[in-house]
Amino acid sequence: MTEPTGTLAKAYAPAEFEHEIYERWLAADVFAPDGAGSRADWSMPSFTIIQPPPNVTGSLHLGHAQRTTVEDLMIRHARMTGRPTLFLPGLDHASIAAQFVLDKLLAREGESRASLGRERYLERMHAFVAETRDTILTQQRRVGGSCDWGRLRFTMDEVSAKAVRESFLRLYRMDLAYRAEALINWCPGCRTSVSDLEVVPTPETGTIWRIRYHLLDEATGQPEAATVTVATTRPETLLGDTAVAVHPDDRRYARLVGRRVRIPFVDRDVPVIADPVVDPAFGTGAVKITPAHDHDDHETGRRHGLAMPTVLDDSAHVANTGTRYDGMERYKARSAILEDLAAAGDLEGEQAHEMVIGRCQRSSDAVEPRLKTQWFVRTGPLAAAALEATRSDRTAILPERFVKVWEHWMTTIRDWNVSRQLWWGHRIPAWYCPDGHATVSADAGGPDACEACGAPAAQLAQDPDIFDTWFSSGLWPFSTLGWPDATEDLARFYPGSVMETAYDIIFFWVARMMMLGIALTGEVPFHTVYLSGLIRDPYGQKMSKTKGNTVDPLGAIDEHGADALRFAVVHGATPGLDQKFGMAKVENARNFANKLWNATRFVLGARPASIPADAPRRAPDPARLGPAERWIRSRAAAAVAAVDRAMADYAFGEVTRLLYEAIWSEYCDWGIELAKVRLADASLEAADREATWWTLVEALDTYLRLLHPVMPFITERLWSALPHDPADPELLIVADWPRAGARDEAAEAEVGTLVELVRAVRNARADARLEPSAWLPLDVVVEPALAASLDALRPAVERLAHARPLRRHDTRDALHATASGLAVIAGPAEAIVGTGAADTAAADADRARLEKELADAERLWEAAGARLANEGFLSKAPPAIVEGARAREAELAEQVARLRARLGR
RNA sequence: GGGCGAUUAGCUCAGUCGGUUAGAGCGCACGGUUCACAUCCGUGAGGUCACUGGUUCGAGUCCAGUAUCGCCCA
Repeated sequence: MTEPTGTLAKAYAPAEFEHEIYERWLAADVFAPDGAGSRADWSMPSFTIIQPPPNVTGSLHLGHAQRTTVEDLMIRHARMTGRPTLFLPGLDHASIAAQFVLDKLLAREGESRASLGRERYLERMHAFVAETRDTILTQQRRVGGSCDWGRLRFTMDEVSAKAVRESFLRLYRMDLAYRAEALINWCPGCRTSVSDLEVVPTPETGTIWRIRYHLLDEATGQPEAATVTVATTRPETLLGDTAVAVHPDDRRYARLVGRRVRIPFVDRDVPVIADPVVDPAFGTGAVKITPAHDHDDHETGRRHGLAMPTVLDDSAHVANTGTRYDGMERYKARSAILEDLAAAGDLEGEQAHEMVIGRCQRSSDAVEPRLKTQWFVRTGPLAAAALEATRSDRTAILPERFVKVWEHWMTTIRDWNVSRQLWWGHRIPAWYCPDGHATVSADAGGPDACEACGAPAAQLAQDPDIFDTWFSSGLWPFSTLGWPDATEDLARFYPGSVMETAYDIIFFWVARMMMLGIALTGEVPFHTVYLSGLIRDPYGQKMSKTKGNTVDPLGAIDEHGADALRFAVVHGATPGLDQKFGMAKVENARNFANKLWNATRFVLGARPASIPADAPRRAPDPARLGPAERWIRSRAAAAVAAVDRAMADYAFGEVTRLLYEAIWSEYCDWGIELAKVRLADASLEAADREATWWTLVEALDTYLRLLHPVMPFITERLWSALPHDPADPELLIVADWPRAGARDEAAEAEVGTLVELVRAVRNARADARLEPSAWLPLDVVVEPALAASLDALRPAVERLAHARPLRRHDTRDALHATASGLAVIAGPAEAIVGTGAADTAAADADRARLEKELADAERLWEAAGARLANEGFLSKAPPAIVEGARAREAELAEQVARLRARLGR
């Protein structure tokens, strides 16, 4: 579908066409690999990206925009190469985050989770999510994500729910899931357990209190006056103490080990034990042991067979101690206990102490270690398999340095606590009979009877807990494709190709997907993990709404277009490294888009009259190509090869830099400018002008294809206005990726020299402050090999150098005999800009410039000479390098000689 | 405490396998309404490649150490 030139507005205005282009893609059904408009070649290997699903209640931030762009550019590239390409979008229910959002909303209405109850709360959540879910999907469309919307998945879909139940049953049967009482991280604010990863160690200044525990008389069992002073940062937990511990080598306490002490308030008698875990340098060297409320103490308690009374409830209030502190919040209880200890004379003192407190990533509450019966996934065998997969290179992690991080984490991983005491999520498919036997079932309705004792379904109660969100995320690479059913999609698109995500969630996403993928499907879930960096504000700060330093992607799109935003986020990105981001980058990208827009307008408008507007595209006639046309084609071929290489290396920033340079600095600055003259030259045969035009069209077509993955909208729009080959599809998105043509070294060298000559002339004119608009004669002598090119491009060189007439001489003597003025030396070309002898100011400036050039050339010449004088260089450097150095030296010698001659030396 | 990364022009960043004169954008200075583009064009200034040492014929690039900043883990 070729559109007439006139439909291209004078200035690039993305808002006017981006939406329409997206609609056109949707209508053509080109996103789905098996869509009506797909041109996938099913004999080729498929390319799959399952998008890491964003939070269903969230909205687009710059990080999303960048990730979607990177994923989409890989997808678009793969699609253009003809591979069956699947970009599967999704949404994550994000249980804890979503509950956080909804709870706030409810609070404003005077409601709460508790006031609604589970059923009504979940109804409300479903309604809420139905409202928010389209926000981020629509936003991703605006960024240009070419996702297969027909395959959109939500982690709370039945398809996903089934995968969750089935996977858990299988893990349970494989003894990879188990239920146990263990110390877990409990967030009193969120009222749920959280995983180790969600606990943020936070350095804080706390207090060490020294508390006296009275020793018991060994004979009577009654407290005596003698005490042992324990040091603690958490006095309130003494209600749950079941021992005092000292280091076995600590002489100060050796005689006390084996004695008993009385815990105040609860009047519990506990032993003094020796355990090497105690740090004699901490406080007094004696510590209290609270096995149910501290990780280290818990380990100690297990080693010594201590009782483990729980003294804090779900909301971190003291409970079940039978003391007056029951019902007090933990910090209130702390104050009360300290007061009472002081009153009894048992508080010896306190000191400030720098410590690390684990805080909930979500609510910032201090996380409370608690004993709880929960479900766990046994990570040992899973992690071993995941490690093996990366070590054997079945899955590559990019950039490679993250492999080390990955290995460290995978080798130190602890069992994964998957129970969450939340409501929004997948309910754990375990049912308990009155005797406490657990039955796991993949049947949504639950088991018919208890597996262990046969208790009927009616007597079974389902576990009230739900799964950690990351459990369903871990299944995402295959649950989205229909697993556990053996679907066609699973066969065609699993394992996936690339998992793209920011490096900060390598453990959340990647690790869980790898572990569960391998365990449940027997295959790695993807072959490559590509880790992006984070986007920061222009000062390197993390962007956050509270800081007010966010860049709103939609605002940027409104202002400058989705293509500009895409280009900007890719342009500044190096894999795995953070980038500072400011709107200036988007503006620059928009300027680039505007440049491309106008270049296309020019090309379309420069169509020779002999070519009909609706002519199908054809290759330029090789017999009619001049040096400029050959140069344009060769440079386009070079760009294809370079972009291919960068794409293969996942160097997407490099792709944008290459194209920026190729399109702006080569094609526009020189290609089009050189072509202009020939296109306007009425003295040429029509066939020559046609060949030039077809050359411009061909190169532009190539650049649009290469740029499409990064800037899909503008390239699609412009491409639709170009003449098409009848073999091409209607839409660029499904057009063929270019193949690198042959380079034309001669043309590149010849035109390269002429470009240098033009630059040198401009430089000389500017330095001499000549009237810019004046047309001055230019006398040139070039080496013989260049003569034909110069003759062919004479009018173009005249125009670009703004010098006329251009006279070519055969020898330097002839040049100097005829001309006088500014001296110009550009590689194998030498020229004089005719200013006339009268302009002394110009002559002075010219002399100064030549002196500087000579000084530079002499310095380089000397360096080149010294290099060649080095015996080691000649004997050890590769011959090609030595050869190059010789040529370089000769060139510099020639240049120095010319400059000296011009300066009369 | 362990690990990783960064340090290149005023700012933001590239720099491939070690190999010719270290590049770009923005900013800056000067000049420009030549019929694609002022969201533009031309010219220019601006660098001890953090520091020290080493390997090498040759180091921004490789190695060791140091400094500063940042991140991850414990």
